[in-house]
Amino acid sequence: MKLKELAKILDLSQTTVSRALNGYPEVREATRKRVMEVALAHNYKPDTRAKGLATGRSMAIGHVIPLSTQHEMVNPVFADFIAGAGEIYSSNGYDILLSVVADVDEENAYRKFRSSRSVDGVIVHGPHADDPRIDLLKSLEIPFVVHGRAGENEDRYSWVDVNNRHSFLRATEFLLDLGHRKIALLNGLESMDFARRRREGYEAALLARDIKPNPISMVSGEMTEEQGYRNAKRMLAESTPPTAFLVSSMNMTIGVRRAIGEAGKTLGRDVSVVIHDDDISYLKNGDDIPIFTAARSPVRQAGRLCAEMLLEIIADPDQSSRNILLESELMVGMSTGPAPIKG
Amino acid sequence: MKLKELAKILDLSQTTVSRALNGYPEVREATRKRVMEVALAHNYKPDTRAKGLATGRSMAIGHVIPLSTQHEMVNPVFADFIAGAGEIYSSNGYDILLSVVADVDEENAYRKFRSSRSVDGVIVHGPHADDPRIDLLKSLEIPFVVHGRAGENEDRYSWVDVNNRHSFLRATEFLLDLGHRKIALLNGLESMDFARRRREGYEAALLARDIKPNPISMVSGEMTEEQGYRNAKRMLAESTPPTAFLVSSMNMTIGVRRAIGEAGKTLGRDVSVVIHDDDISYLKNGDDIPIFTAARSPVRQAGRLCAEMLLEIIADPDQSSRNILLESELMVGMSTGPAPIKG
DNA sequence: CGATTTATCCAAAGCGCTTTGGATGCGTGG
DNA sequence: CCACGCATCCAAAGCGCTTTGGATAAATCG
Repeated sequence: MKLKELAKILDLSQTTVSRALNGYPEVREATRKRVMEVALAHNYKPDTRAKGLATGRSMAIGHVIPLSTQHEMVNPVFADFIAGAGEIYSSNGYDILLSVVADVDEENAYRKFRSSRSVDGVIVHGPHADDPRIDLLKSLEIPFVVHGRAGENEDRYSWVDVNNRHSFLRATEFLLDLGHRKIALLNGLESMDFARRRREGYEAALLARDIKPNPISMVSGEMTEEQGYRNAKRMLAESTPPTAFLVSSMNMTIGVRRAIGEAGKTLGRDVSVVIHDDDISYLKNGDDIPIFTAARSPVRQAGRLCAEMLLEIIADPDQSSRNILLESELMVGMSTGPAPIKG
Repeated sequence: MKLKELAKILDLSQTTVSRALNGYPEVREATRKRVMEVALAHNYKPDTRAKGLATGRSMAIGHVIPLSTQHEMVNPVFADFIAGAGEIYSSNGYDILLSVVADVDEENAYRKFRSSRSVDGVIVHGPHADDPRIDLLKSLEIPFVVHGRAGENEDRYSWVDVNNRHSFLRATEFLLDLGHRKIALLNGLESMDFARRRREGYEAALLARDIKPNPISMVSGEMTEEQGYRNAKRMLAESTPPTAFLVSSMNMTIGVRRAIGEAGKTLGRDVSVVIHDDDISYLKNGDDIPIFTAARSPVRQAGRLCAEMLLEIIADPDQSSRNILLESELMVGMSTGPAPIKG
């Protein structure tokens, strides 16, 4: 069913039918009603491409998934973020255009979005410190929102981020208040903006209590179960092992728990663990009471906020850059307790 | 840069430029070369929508993500599947069009794909037994490939699936050979096709050794850490607890490990565990030697195969339905050992 | 009551591409 | 030498929609 046929059935011009369907005022209410009904009855949906061609909008948002050739890991928060953003998109008639590319080709993907005019805006995932994508997108004049921040100059672009610094500062203070003095940090890659901020929060909390951060107790790397296991195992084998761990992801934490178990120690008694929990749907931190004490920040909600912000920017591209800083919620679970008294 | 401008620069007609770029023979090689170079220099990329309108193809594959309103979990294998499929898509010039919808609206999403002509084909995820989407897509005449199977009538449509029945049959035999007699099954929702097949394999292996499957040792439900934990905990508390678990997902398995640890038992000695491992990038089953003995079947590879098959079907829609049945690989890890001698 | 609005509708011109149906000039076999 | 095939290129007609610039009749105004 195409517009022309529909117009013929209704004995109206394409113009009028189009206007009726798109809510323009130059059409009688009775006519509009009739058009709507017949359109529904024939399951008429405008051809996306033709509509896009005529309006200049594609009604699609671009998301780029870079595939690292080395560690070839897909960002685990991606699915939930997309789910959140997708809710907003679909209720506004937008779709998601996914481009899976080798990480070295990521910039090309944005250029292609631009020159082939296939999206109305993009979301930038996993920003690094001083991420080059931001300048690129600005020069391409594609509306965009960053999930996270990219180093300084935060007012030059729009973003939605968690207050990672404060989140880890508070988590560290929580452990300090419990009497822990040797607190290990298992963090993400230092090149990632969020990891740097988390470390700063952690260090600031320690320094405020006159504790010098110990490089041996700080690791940054890929956030996998394996990495969590290895690093925790190594640290627990030290002569004076940490009594607490601050862990940047649920994934890593699972490895930490494995290491603690193998070391014959009990989680929450011998060793305390506080984690950053992105609240991913398939790796819940317990159903009712949290297994791990966690600084929780739902990534799905972040997806919604990013999507809303982006759609507003697309609707009015001239507004100045906007941003939202979310605070994580500290949820006390069963993985933390007072520092053990030294034997 | 649009075709018209490019043609003007080259002092050629749009026709010739278009033909040169699309590899048609009616253009001199020297001319083609010149066109290519100038196009590259000006970073010309055809407008997706205009090209789609003119050719009738959208160069996009539709994937629908249903969001269950109840348990609101995103399919954890989705990200890796997409990554695999995306590799194939992008090397063939295709993009992914993602539609995130409430699960009750899923059929509508396909209808919209059809009537708005926004995709050239779709992949069906997570098929149930007798999934209604298959008849729908057939009636809509959208090329599609199913990741998995939907009950019987397997030759009526194209699919890529793992031999779940054989996989679980073999895994069960493996445990039986180790002397285990009470083997629990922690499975996915029975409404899912894969879960039904796995159970059948498990039961067949038991029956072949004259062991009657015990309903108390069989659970089907959501495959979350929490479910794995709860069910394993409950079973381990029975008077004659199972000595082995057969678990349908890595997620659940993490919960099972937690339960085993809390019960004061040792994995691989007191309790054996064999899992189905989709080989998801962010939940690796150990780096070198597997933590869990597993029937392994890389979902990313399945994504690649589905994508290749779909693109072939799109290129030649008249061919009969095709299918690929993958065998999982049994990888013996540290989570299995001989059945403990009864005290 | 004639002149203006106002409400309602339409024909036709794009949007940027592909593709059909010629043109044009050249080499060639009879 | 001429008709014919071949290689190379072009003008123009779509693809299915939106939108501009009227047209027409009814309603309003002075």
